[in-house]
Amino acid sequence: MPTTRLDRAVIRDLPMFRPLSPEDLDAVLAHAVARRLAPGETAFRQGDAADAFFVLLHGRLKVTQTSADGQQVVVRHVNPGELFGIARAVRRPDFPGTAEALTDSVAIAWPADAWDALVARCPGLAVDALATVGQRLQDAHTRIRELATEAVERRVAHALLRLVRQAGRKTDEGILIDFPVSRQDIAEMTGATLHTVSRLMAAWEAKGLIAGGRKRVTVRDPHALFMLAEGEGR
Amino acid sequence: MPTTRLDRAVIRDLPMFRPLSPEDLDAVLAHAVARRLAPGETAFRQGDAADAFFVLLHGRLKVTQTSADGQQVVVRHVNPGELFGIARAVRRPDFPGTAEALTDSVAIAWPADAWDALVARCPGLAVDALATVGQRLQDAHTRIRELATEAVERRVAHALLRLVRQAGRKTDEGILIDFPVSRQDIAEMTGATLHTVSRLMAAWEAKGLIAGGRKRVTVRDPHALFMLAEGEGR
DNA sequence: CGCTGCCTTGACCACTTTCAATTCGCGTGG
DNA sequence: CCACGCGAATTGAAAGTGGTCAAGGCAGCG
Repeated sequence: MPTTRLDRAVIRDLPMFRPLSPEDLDAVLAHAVARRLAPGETAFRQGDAADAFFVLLHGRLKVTQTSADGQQVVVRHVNPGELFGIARAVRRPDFPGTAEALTDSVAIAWPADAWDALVARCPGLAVDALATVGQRLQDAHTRIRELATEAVERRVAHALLRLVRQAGRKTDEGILIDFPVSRQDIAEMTGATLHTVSRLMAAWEAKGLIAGGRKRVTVRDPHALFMLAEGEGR
Repeated sequence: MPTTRLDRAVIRDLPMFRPLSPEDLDAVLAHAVARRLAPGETAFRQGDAADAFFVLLHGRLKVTQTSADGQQVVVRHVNPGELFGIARAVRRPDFPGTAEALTDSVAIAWPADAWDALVARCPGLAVDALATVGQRLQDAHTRIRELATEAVERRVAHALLRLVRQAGRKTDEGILIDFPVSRQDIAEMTGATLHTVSRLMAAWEAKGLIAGGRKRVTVRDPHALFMLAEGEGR
């Protein structure tokens, strides 16, 4: 796991560190290391001791959770600038999921015990963390409601729209989701099977709503997708 | 909404206030009011301005979320001693759900702006809140995984076991869930229909695993239920 | 005593999953 | 450079779960 020393420029522009002076920034980075992750590498695995926490500088990760019998779900995606792996801050001794890089990524890692010191120097961080976790809780409740009440088609449409919002990149073909997403991934995000997702997406592709490829999705007609996701049915 | 003045004895024994001196306790209570809720009354409703936060002293609440098209899910149950309605602490302007009393209940309410002052006087509270929200996030992810990967029968078994853990009271019939739970409620907790839940529970009752009644559930054989919830299937 | 909710139960069928082949795309190594 | 091989995606057919529709029954309360 290659690591490098850090310059304060790399975190100066992150919202959570915005209020800090240059000296503060240096202090914050004193115990931090950067870590580069190739696609498929993991920052941490489910069940590992939560001995660090992270900020993603560049790239994309997915966080998954696997049940005792091997069933896997995608918990969320991590985008640049976001805190992740803060299990310890919520008083958990181990990581509840696995964080895997989808593209070449760079994260900063702090030892878990640095949390308290960091918060002391930068009180905004705790507030930020609370707001962040609160927001994730909202998102989780939204997903629970979707899983509990919506049909598969709608859930898949919602998932695609969420991916577009998080990582959409405009191209002349439409809006490309800017990291590799397999049908299996979408299935694990929506609680459906690979097969059902494939069939749905094939149908949408035939109608021109989206364009697909191996681990690639481009949304051509977001509005039509939105109608599928929200529309009052028929 | 009947309110009364508060004596510090009522909060002295709550874990989050444990470290406070008697003077601190009085200060904490200075702006608080107690509020009594009859079954069916709500502490707040989805969409209301988040102008207060609460601790439940006595009774039980359920928190529900309703989607635009009227579909409802039970987000969680609130037990005595727990913080609830802390939307404002996670920087939300409104409540994302509705909190309804299931039994006669008493809650303490603070105006939302009291949060910062309270945290200043009692720093443990922020830590506690972060841990609480973090725990809820874990629970939410667990539920997401269940909804995404498990069959209805297992989900219902899990839901009953969770209710037993939260509010089980030993009787000579078995373990009674100590507040009113309708089949509809269980359906809204598990993302199933009332009908499916009723059929499942009727079958379990025939096998002697549980005993039912109007808004009442008694678990007679928790171990057998656990097998259904976790067992490798057939 | 008659409501008003809550619960039960049957019949039917739609949607998803399961099972099973194939095809396709891409990176690898000969 | 091409053949190979593996993971990803597609697609058909069959099976089954759980939802929808429809009719009561039962209990507590005014």
